[in-house]
Amino acid sequence: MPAALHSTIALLQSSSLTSVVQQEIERAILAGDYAPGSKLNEAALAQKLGVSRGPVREAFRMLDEAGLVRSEKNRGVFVRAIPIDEALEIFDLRAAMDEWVGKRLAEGITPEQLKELKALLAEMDKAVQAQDARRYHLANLRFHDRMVEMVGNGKLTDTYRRLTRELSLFRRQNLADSGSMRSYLAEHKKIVKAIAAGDVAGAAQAMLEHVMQSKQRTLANDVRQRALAASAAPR
Amino acid sequence: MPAALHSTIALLQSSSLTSVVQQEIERAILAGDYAPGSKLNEAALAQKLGVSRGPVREAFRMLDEAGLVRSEKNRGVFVRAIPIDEALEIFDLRAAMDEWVGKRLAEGITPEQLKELKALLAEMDKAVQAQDARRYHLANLRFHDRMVEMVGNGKLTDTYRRLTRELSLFRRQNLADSGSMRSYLAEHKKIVKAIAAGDVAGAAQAMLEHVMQSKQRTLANDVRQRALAASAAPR
DNA sequence: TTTTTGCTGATTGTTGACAATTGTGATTCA
DNA sequence: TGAATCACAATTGTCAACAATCAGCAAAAA
Repeated sequence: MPAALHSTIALLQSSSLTSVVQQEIERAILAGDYAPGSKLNEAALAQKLGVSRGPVREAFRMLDEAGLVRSEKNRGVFVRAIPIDEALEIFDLRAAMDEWVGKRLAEGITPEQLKELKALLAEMDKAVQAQDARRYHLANLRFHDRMVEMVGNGKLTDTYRRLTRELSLFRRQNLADSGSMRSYLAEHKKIVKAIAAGDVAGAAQAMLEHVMQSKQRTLANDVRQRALAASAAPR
Repeated sequence: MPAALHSTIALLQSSSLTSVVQQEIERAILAGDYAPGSKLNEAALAQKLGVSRGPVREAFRMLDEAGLVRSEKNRGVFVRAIPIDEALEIFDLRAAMDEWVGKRLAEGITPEQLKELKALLAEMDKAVQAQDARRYHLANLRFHDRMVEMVGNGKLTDTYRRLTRELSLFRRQNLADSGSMRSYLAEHKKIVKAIAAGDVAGAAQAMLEHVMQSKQRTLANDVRQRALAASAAPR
């Protein structure tokens, strides 16, 4: 059987309208098409996607449970806006997980996996040299996601991704400037180095510091943006 | 305004049929009314709850996303059966979280919180002496849940509870026998002692060991039950 | 002017009906 | 006998209509 046909069949079998709608809305939200806090209109979305309101409502329930939207009875659903407090909580939780990831990888990473991480390092290096923040951002996400995956614990992977998705709803993280990119890259290299050396404590420590660094930068950024907004629109 | 009226209004405002149905099905699943793997019939459930199929379907989507049921297109939804591998994964992930919880509590638990944990220890002690496994089980759940809550990280609490809920779908964990209860209790006391002493490393270690102990017992139990089932129903 | 009351359009909540798919058992054919 | 095929009942997927609720605005009252 041709692979294309096989995948087509699999697609048709798995995809109800609800799941397609759910994926599309999720994509749109994560792409920033709908700003955090904005309202999602059932009928309008249904019409736009060419389906009735039923599947849209079911998709809304899934997205609600996933934490991407919040639903108010008789008022509608809104794209969730993650407040700074919650974002910081997520960073702390991720730090605990990443610390564990560092330990586990330092204990038993395979040569192939190590090679892959180094390739991702190289990709980030190129992005930094090209001053391409977008490219760096994507490679960075891949880097962390792959490390988590490499631990081989599916529940960890699910949980981590869930948190990452939610965090991406925290006001459009401005992409890192050139300086940040460089320091992050150095931290990444330190992580991989410790893992490669089998330095369990060192890898854990490097991971922890890296996440905490991100947290601090996010916080500082938020304070700065708040101040900016306050001065731009004084009451 | 009377408090009773106020809460009634709040209830009516928050509870759509979907959310009521969702909570009821979740309750029933966790209570074991529907065995893992069993099929949930949309129409039957709707009739039983006195609503139409719409809200039931929406509740299904929520429960699916929460990991309590799995949904197969055109075939229906089934109560999720957590395989042993996944249960073990959850234990590992929880271990990493609990380790963190131990650290954080050892760093900054308040006297009131410590008192509360000791009260829960006393309750478990009583349950052990009364040989009341059910009572012990409940106190045990409360003990761990409260410790997680005390860290003060809402995302951690959500994530932890989510994992605990899923784990409760792993074939009806036979309640601990008297021997297990005693050793668990000793471990709990060790945890609280380290936390009270502000021994960060010790609390983390005690938490880790405790979860790993639970994991090992669960695994051993599973192997035993499998062997039993295999001998009882040879092909 | 300020507040309150009563409409009105828009939107969500819920339902019942219809279409599509699956599983099952009878039936046919090799 | 056994495998393949075909109808039929049961169940899920989807839709459109109806009911309930809400937000905004205009008119009336204070």
